[in-house]
Formats: sequence, structure tokens, C-alpha cells
Amino acid sequence: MDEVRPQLEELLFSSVEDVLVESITVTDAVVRVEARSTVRQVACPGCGCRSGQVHGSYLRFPRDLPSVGRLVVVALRVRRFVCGEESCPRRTFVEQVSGFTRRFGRQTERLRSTLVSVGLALAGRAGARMADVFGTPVSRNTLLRLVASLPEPPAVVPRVVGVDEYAQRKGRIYGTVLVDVETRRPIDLLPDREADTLAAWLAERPGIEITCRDRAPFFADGATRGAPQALQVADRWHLWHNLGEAAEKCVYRHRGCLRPMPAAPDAPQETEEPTVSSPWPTGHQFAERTRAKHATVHALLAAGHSKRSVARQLGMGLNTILRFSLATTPEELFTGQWQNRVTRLDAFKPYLDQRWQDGCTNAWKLWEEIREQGYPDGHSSVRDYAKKTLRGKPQPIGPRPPSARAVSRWILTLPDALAEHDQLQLKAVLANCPEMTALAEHVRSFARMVTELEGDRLPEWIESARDTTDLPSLSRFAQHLERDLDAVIAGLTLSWNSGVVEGHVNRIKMLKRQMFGRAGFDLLRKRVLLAP
DNA sequence: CACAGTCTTGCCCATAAATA
DNA sequence: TATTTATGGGCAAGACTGTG
Repeated sequence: MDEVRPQLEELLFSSVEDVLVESITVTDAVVRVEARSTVRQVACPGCGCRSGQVHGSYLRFPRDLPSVGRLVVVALRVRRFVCGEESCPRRTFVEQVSGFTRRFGRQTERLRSTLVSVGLALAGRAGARMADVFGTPVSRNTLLRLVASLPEPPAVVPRVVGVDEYAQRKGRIYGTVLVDVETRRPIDLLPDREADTLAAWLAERPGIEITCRDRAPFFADGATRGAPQALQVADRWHLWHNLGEAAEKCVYRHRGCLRPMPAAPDAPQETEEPTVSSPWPTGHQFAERTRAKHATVHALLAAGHSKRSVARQLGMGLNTILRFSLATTPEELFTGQWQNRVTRLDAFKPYLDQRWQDGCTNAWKLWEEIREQGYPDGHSSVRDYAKKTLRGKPQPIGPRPPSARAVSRWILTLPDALAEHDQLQLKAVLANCPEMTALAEHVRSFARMVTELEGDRLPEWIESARDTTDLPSLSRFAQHLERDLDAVIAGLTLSWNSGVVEGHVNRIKMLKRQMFGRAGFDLLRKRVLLAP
């Protein structure tokens, strides 16, 4: 043991100087370490004078990180010193082992810093449960207090700052998040979205050269007053996003043009429609339906409708709306336990699809046919497949028009990135509607400005888009851009893209579910800014 | 040893989120 | 839509630590 102890001592206190381990006792559940400080003289916390005059001593029991599955308890003998300084208000003081204990602290510094990390990552209850698993039980309040007691994050003066709003309680309480666009780190949270608050924040940081914001008036106003020296850039992510909304409204307005034309000579292509236009999940209506619902829900929420109102409007349950609103992409919702399940019927589906198209819609007859081919199970699966999947497909009923959402998505997607049959469908739609053709051209042109950074072409673009009386949403969008012309041109000219800000807003969306109330803001702010 | 300061815990509350 | 569950906030009691 005499050879082992120095190693243990080294293991336990490698980063701590001036501690002597006097004994280590290992039992089933606990490692007890007796230790004492070896420093001769200690500075008084009152006056800073060093003293070596020991008044007495007692034991402290700071908890430490567990070791090899056992609780570690340090029995630390600390000495009280007499402060000899006449003018000092203190008569005695107790020594602290630097880097190991602190005044009033009941944990070692390393346990404390571990718990701080847990608190930042998981906050109160979840953190406490996790700490319990790791053998360092702690109350949730303790974790929250540890996070709250962290020092204020250092003030950063970014060169390029991204500004966006986030909702602490959607529709009720909004705040502002500020991001260093160059380092992609969040640098501050403001408790509201007032121009004054933003202006004051910016005014304290005169080094800012560029503010990257969306086109909300209070941000423009705040940026102008708080950082007059900075160039304002309308963030491209929002520009594109707003254009998308305008485009969809335009398509919706012309949805009459989307009706399938039975007499059209080039209509036969439309029989390819039913093969589902998205790669996931394979050949399932569910995916398309979910995508459309997801987009609708998000559009309505973004337009400021409450979840309850959206639920009413769409005839969906409130919790369904919640699920949709929390999913950033529709793909996150493709998690049903039956999705992508392998069944014995899979091998026969192409045959069933073909027979259905041929006009055989009798599920029993279909089952008899594939049973001949070796399908081992009863007829119920075939019946369900026919009912849920085949009957839902457009073929037997006739081609259906594509949705406004689908068409606007095609228009907003780069042709190269569009699946071949989507390209064909889009072509058919545009051939049928000159207004949508014009819309597509405007979108294409805008996309080029965004990707090629050709902001100088904006005035020309605005002029042509503004006069599209048949596309009022596009016209309105152009007029809005005109009012914020300089910033939009800058946004389309410089490569600063605060889409990065959007990522942080989403992260806040996840964290804020656990945060509310006044004190909650401080906690949220620390977790956003200080978490690794 | 008595007392004061600080930290931890347990309890209840309002509310958001999840579930039926 | 109603009910249940989980969360952080707030408070007070009690434990641990420091001082004289």
C-alpha cells in the first residue's frame, strides 16, 4: 500500500498542490480520503496579510467526483489562522485549498465544474437525474443556482452581428438573439424585441461594422439609432423565405390554372404523377401529405396565428400542431412505427400496382392471384393495401391537380435539384398559365441575385416585379424591398448570411421549453451563451 | 460553544407540454 | 377538449461552514 498511495495521491490531487493525503480507506460504497493542506502561511481574505499562526482546525467533507463507481468523500482538515493585522476586521480565518475548495463550498471544485456543465446542458430536473446516474446526486435547484452563479459571459464586440427575434412564448413574449456571424456563436440575448433595447446594446459596441438583420421595422430602427456607423444588411435567408411566401400566395391565387386538363394533347405525361414525387418514404402518400401539412402549419405559425387557431383552421388536434411546429423539417415526422416496415407483401406490391392500374380492383381476386405466386398470408393485408394505398392513388380516379404548395416548391427549387418528373409537371403547369411563368422567371432571377451576389440588379428587378398586377403578392414583396433598398442590396451583394442566426433561434426553441418567467430569461441566456 | 452566513433540500404553485 | 405529467420559481426549514 505504501507504494500505491503516492500513485493514488497523484491520481486524486494531480492538479492540486500543497495537499498531503494521510490515509485512504476503500469500502464497498465509499472511498474515504483523509487529507490536509501543507501550506505554511496563508493570506487573510480580509486584508491579504499572510499569517502562519494557527488558531485551531476542524474537518470539512467536500464531495468529490466518484471514483471507480464509488462515492469519494474527502475528509479535509483545515486550519484556522489568526490574522495579526490590527486594522483587519477579521480576527481569524480559515484556509482554502486553491483549486480544490472554496469558502462555504460543499463540493470540490472539479465536482462543481462538472455539475455546472450538467446544468448548462440539461438544466434542473433532467440534470439532477443525470447527476444521480453518475453517482453525484444533487438537487435540481442546486444545478440551476450553479448555472445562475456563473460569471457574466465576456462582452464580445463582433465585426458582423446577426440579429433575429425568438419567441419565449409564441405570440406573447419575444426576445432578440444576437449572433457573431463570423464565429457563428451566439453572443447575447435581449429580453424583448424593442428598437430601444437593440439600439442601446449596439451603442455600447461601437466596433460593429455590419448588422445583418431581417426586415422587421424595429430592427432597422434599432440598428440605425444604435450603430449608425454600421452597414445594414438584410439577411438573405429571410429575403428568400419571404419571397417563397409571396410566391406561394401567387400560385394559390392562380390555383384555377392547376386543374388537370383532360383534353390536353400532352396530358398523358400526367399518368406518371402517381409515382410519388419525393424519395421518402418509398412510394407513400403519407410523405407528401405530411410535407404539405408541415409547410402549412409552419406558414400559419410564422404568420402569427396561435397554435389553437391553426388547429381550428386545419381541423387538426392541438397536440398534432405542436408536433408539427417542433419539427424543423417534415422528415422528422416520418417516424411512425409502421413506416418503412418490411412486410412479406412488399415483393408483390409492384404486381398489385400493375393489376390495379389494369383495372382489377377486387382485393380478394388480387389476393388469390398472388397466393398462386407464393404469397403465404391471408387476404387481409391485401385488402388493407388496396384500401389504404392503391385506392388513394389517383390513377383509378383520374389525375389530380398538383397543390399550390407543391408548385411553389418546384418554382423555388433550382431546376437541377428538381426530380425529373417534377420538372415535367412544372413545365406543364407553366405552359398553362402565363402569370405563373412570369412568377417563375422573377423567382429565377431573384435566385440568381442571391446566389451570384448581384445586388446591383435589384432596382431593375423591383421595377419589373412591382408592376405585376396579376401577381399582387409578388408586387407587394417588391414594394417592401424598395422601402429597405440599401439594406437589401447589401444583403444581395455581400456574402454575409445570417441563416446561421436561424440555427440559434431553433436551438432556443428547444431550450425555452424548459424556461419561462422572469428569472427564466437569465437562465436561458446563460445556457445559450455558455453551453459548449 | 453560540451565532451568523451560505448552501441544500423539500414542498407547493402556475404553467407548458404530453396524453387520453 | 379535458386531464395528467413535468418543469422552473419561490419560499422556508435545516444542514454545513465560518467567525468570535
